[in-house]
This record gives sequence, C-alpha cells and structure tokens, in this order.
Amino acid sequence: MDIKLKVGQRIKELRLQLGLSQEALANKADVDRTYMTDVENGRRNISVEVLERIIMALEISYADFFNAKEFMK
Amino acid sequence: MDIKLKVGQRIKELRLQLGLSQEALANKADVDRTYMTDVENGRRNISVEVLERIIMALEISYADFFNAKEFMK
DNA sequence: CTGTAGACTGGCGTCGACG
DNA sequence: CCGTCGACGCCAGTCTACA
Repeated sequence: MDIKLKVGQRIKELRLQLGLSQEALANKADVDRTYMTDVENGRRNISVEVLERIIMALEISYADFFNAKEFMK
Repeated sequence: MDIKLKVGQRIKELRLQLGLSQEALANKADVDRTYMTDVENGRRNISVEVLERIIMALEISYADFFNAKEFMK
C-alpha cells in the first residue's frame, strides 16, 4: 500500500487516541489545517521535517511512530 | 539534532554495511546521484516517497530503519 | 469539525559539468 | 567515487473561502 496512506492512517490513529481534532493537532504541529486533512487522507507527499513536527505533536518518538505493523515490511 | 542529519547518517551507515557506493545506491533507489550526496549530508528535506525508495534499496523495513537510537526520542 | 478548491511561493528532485 | 554548482520544472505547504 502507498506509504502516504500508511502515514496518514497512523497519524489519524494516534490523533484520535489523544482525543485531538485535526485542527488542534495542526496548530500543535504548526502546519496548516487543510494540509493536515490532505496528509491524513494520504494525498500529500510529506517531508521529514513536517512529519517530525507532527510526530512530536503526537507525543511519540520517530521510532515508535514507525513501530507499527504497516511499516514492518 | 536535525532530523535531516539523522536520516542522512542512518542511510550512510546502512549503505556502507551493504558495501555500496552512493552512486550504486542512488541508481538502485532511482534517485539522482548528486541528490543522494546532499541527503546523506543532511542538506535536503526529503519526502516520504523518495525516502521509501531509498529504504527499500537498503533492503530494510521502514520500522527497522527508524529502530535506531537516534530516533528513540 | 472536516473536506475541497484555487492561487501562490519556496524548495524538492533532476541533470550536466567540473574538480 | 564523492562533493559542489547552476539551471529548471513541479509539487510541498500556506492561505482564503465555501459547504
């Protein structure tokens, strides 16, 4: 499956666990709200710097973010 | 430390373990050779799609690529 | 609150050339 | 084999607006 979709789904999964709205997470990660929508829906080819900000806003490490079955091979 | 540097160093580390030149890895990942140089030296904010191609060329999973101490928090 | 659309700027990623 | 430079097209990421 497309890496963009995997990343988007993982972000959404973790966001919901934190009980945040897309807008709240977008603000916390300092990215645009409409861009956040596109990223979660696998429509944008995100860069590692923006991904890092989102991951930090999700209060998780890079290692743990990718430590999920979708990324295991 | 900068995420771009961490990613670059991890790529270089794994590339050397495989005994590949930058050019050989670049060809295998289907990216430009000069871009590969910049990425390893932490000068480019790489996207997840290109990073995926490099990771696959390094014969490792996304999870294992980030399962290294630099990415542990 | 989420999604979509359109317009815009900067930088990703390519390429040829040279040391 | 690796690093750097300059040129260039295209898309990442922003923003406003509407449902």
